[in-house]
Amino acid sequence: MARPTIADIAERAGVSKGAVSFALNGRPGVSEETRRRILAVADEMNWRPHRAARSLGNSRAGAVGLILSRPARTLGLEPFFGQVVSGLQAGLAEDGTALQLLVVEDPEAEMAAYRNWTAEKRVDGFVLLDPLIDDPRFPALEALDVPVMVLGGPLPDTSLSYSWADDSEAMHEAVDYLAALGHRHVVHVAGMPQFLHTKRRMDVLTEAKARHELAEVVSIPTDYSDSEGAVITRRVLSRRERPTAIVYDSDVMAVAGLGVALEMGVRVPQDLSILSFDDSLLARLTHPALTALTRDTQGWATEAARELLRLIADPSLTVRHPSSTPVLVPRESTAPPAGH
Amino acid sequence: MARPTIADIAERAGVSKGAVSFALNGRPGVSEETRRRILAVADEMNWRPHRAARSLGNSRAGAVGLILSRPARTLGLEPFFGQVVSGLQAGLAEDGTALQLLVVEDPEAEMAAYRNWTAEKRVDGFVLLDPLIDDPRFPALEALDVPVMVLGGPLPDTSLSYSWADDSEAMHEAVDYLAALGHRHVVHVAGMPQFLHTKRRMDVLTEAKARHELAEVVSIPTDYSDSEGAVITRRVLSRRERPTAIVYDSDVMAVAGLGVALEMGVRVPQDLSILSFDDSLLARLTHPALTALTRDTQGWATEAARELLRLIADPSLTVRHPSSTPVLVPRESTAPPAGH
DNA sequence: ACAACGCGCTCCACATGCGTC
DNA sequence: TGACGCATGTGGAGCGCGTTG
Repeated sequence: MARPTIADIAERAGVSKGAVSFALNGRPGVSEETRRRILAVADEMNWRPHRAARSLGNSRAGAVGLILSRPARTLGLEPFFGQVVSGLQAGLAEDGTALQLLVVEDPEAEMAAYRNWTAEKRVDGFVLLDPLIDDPRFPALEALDVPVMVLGGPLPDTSLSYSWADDSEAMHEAVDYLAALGHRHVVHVAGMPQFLHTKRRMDVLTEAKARHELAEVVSIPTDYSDSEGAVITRRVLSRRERPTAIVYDSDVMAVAGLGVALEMGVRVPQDLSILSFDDSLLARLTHPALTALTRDTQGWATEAARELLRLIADPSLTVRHPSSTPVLVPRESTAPPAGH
Repeated sequence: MARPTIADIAERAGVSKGAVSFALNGRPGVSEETRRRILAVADEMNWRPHRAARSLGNSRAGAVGLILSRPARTLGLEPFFGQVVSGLQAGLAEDGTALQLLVVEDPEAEMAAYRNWTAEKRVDGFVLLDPLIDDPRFPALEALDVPVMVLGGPLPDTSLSYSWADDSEAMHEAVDYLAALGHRHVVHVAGMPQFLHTKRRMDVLTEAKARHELAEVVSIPTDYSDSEGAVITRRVLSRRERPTAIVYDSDVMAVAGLGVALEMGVRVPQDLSILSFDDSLLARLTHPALTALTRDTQGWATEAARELLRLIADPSLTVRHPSSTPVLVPRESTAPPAGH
């Protein structure tokens, strides 16, 4: 026996298709009694609405897109993605909305996917990750006139909605903490410089130099890979004047850096303090466990998903939503510098 | 101006809707010349098929589902998921098929989602992870009569298709290696006992005991968490007769176990060899780096995705596909036991 | 409460034209 | 001359639902 349709229900309940539709969607137009009868029949026949048919009528796809243009393997490496995906998923599931995932190789393919999925009405909106400085995706998506929620920001000069994490505040907290411990030579192993949040963290750092009268503060951009984290660490620890503290923009790099310190006989935290701007299981599993800035990435994504659903329901909205600021969790990798 | 439809193209090209449909889908029924003209017009008008309309017509959703019933946070922790997701994605993208992801809390919700998504024709098939012993999902999915590809196996007593990794072979390799090094007391910190692959690995181990005349071989089931990995490690290392080697079913547990060894002053690999059945960046970042059984999870998933697409195209098929056997990568965490 | 239509596409039954035996 | 095959295209029913008169 085939999948039941509203026509089947109508026949069985002795009413018209229209009445069934009204009843199933809780719309006026049928009496309470027939509504109940219809619902009973639908339930009995195990009816479920056909997504495509529903979408065709009301032009709601019932799905949102997440398109990532990172090399596919980083998906497995960075815990961040898993957290974002499951967080988004949780927020969307409340509404029965699905998450469509696409991993592409380059930004061009990413842009093409936005255009195609919008034109095909495959999704009702998008979630964007990792906003860039002068991000070309923003004007393109504004032109497409499709609901978008950016995870990150605040974003200047855009009408897109976003949910921003206060990276500046967090970086302040980190630097203040290191300065309070007595550190005056600090290196920041940063992420990709085109990322907006990388820039924001770097800015705080240069500013902090003056404020705390630090002797040295440098930000060194990387591609977030463990190998670059290791290379940079080896380089700065090989200098005559070593930093006494290093701040890493990801826990993967921080762990790699810790490995280099060990390999070079630099004791952590006695000779070198390590602070990770990113927290996950990884930071807790090492010895010493890493002091880190931690935040509820999953909750952040869930909230962003809810906002996106609101946006889809009412496209005239614009959301500028602050998420919770990352919190410093001191563990074993930070201490006052030697002789302090 | 609104989204163009095939009717618009038909009008502009001076042909019928049917001809346009044929031309756009590469079907016979139109001459090469008109086909070209139609394609040119479609391209010029920037036409894209409306997914819902297409689905409604040919009853193909153009998407496959992946439903996970693990606590949401493990998604961010286990690199395995990210690799599977991006791997599947890569295979599906070749066909323009989307991946719909759902994370649920419990097996009941997982089953409900299979039923709903099938009934709603939201997806054309499913990918299943982590097959269990007497898995209740199998008969349910067989009853739903929907294409399914299981990542894991081989599975007895099911008509579902699967792509199996040779866990037995891999475990043999691991144990043979440890035995060859001279280890006679081996502990296996296993995964969840209801998982089919866990059982298979355990079976190999008990069998290996006799074959290699080992003094001790025990498998201890866990929930894959770092904390259980640590607890079990602490326990077995506290015994009078310590094991000289531990095999962990996941790299997260292996790293946690390594931490415990360090904390207890047990030197790795001099006093204790550690072998992880699971490889990822994690296993390489530790000191010492972990000897691990490595495999191309992403490629495995990609191949499985392709098979699933084949299955969807021809539901009469059944696929029993072996994937490549995991390979032992010796790193720094394994060595002959003391006094050998 | 009903009948009928529309959403955009697929697909099938059926013309139409042309050359061939 | 007509009957037939083939290639090319047309028209429209139908997919399952929402919605209007």
